[in-house]
Amino acid sequence: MIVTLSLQIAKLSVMLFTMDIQLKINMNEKLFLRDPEQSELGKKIILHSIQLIHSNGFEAFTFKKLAIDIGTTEAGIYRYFENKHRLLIYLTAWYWSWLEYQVTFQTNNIKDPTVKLKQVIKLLATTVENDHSTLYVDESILHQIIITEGTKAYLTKRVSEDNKDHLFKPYKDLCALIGNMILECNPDYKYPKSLASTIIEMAHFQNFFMNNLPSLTDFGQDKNEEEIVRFLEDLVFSSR
Amino acid sequence: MIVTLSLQIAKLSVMLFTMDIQLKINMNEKLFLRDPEQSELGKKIILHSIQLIHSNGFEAFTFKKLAIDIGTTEAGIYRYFENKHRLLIYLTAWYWSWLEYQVTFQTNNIKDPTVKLKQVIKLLATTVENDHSTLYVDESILHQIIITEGTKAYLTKRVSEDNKDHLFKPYKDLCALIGNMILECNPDYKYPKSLASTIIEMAHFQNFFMNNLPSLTDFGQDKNEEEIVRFLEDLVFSSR
DNA sequence: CTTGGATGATAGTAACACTATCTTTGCAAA
DNA sequence: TTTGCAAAGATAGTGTTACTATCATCCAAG
Repeated sequence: MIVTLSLQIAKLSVMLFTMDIQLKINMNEKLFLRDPEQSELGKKIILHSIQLIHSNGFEAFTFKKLAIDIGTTEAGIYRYFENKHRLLIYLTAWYWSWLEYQVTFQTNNIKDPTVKLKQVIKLLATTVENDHSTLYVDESILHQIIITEGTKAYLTKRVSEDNKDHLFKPYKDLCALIGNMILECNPDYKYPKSLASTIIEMAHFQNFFMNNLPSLTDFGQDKNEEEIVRFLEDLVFSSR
Repeated sequence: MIVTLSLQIAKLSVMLFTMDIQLKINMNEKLFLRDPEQSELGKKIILHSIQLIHSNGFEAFTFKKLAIDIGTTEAGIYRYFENKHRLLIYLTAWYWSWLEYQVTFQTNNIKDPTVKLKQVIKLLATTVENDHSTLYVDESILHQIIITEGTKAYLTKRVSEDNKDHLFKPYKDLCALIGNMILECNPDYKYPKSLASTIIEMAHFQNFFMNNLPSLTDFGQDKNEEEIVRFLEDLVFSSR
């Protein structure tokens, strides 16, 4: 039996099976030339690209290396994605959609807006546990990629065109969702969206700094993500 | 008459002439193969690379294009910089050193730590006026570059090696300086360095979002940098 | 049985990221 | 004045990247 649930949150549907729940994220069709979720090769491209971008870094990652890794040819990859930047946007869009689902799911039924927002901060700043509901995506490695490479998806000359094609919609949706939660905590606060984008980006940047440029942070040698959570909570709550 | 002043802030010296003041920023020698400030060609490389990175974006910027623009050859550029990423690190390091000087200069003699910190936020978030004391660098275009490309200097696989060579020292120095100013405002605050890196990055990100992905911010159509200043002030002061 | 869409195999091109070498120029010490 | 030497110019070449094109194969639906 397959039931498709329509959630409030945009573009997400969940397929429920008797024994096993699988998450299906509907992606904007402009992100790819051929839908990678519709074939084995496509799924391999996603799986292996996450691993290769993580191990090589985005700059040194090439479609040639990906093709060899998968056991196909460059031309085969190009049938799915226009270029590696589009693939990066695809991966980030997938991640933000998945995270929006996590946020919605994990804050469901929490009445107290403060508790809710704290839960969101925890989700943003803490390493994700791989939930196995998405079979061909490794969320914890993807999380690492988003920390290091995520901003490169939009920090380009093409950002306005890409935005017109709604490629950043999942990111903007998540930001709007969190912005509204901030407003629930304090309806008079004047910068909910800017604060939302700030905590989203800083959850990642402070993590990167902690692990690579630690003198830019106040988090000790233990490299504890809990400290990032406390910093962000302080940032959000001691004012509002 | 030439007088060389040694300032507290590291690696900065100011040469004072009778009629004319020139700023000379001492750069880490690992940033280049041959010091671009010591020759006409080197200065042209800096000047034209700022313009070309701004007009093409860093990804589409190449040494070939730069060479043609200047009227020299690719090989000529490679005598000064190992590759375009090193050149980017050079430009960002120069910018952060220059900004640290600005911060030190513009907050000098301000006693009230709150007024001081507000002045810093203004400097971080407001378009710089070209002060002409640095003849071959256009600070306002460089500021635009740092907004869009600045994080790419350190968001790489090589970040730890580059950090060992102290390539990010100017950024870390600025962050430490601002962190100390935050502590002056509230000696008990637990995250001065993280808050400092947050306002530095957010001064740029909110500017980028305002101009390119405005729904991630609360700043209207007028695209006023003053609103970013107010957001950052609120972030820093309503808590501390 | 055939037909079309996905894939595989192979080739090719322009640009990019360098490295090498040889010549010329300009200036400065001997 | 000559010699020397470093910076810059000129040219060439190599391996890789980022694609595009073409043709053969395979497999499943009609």
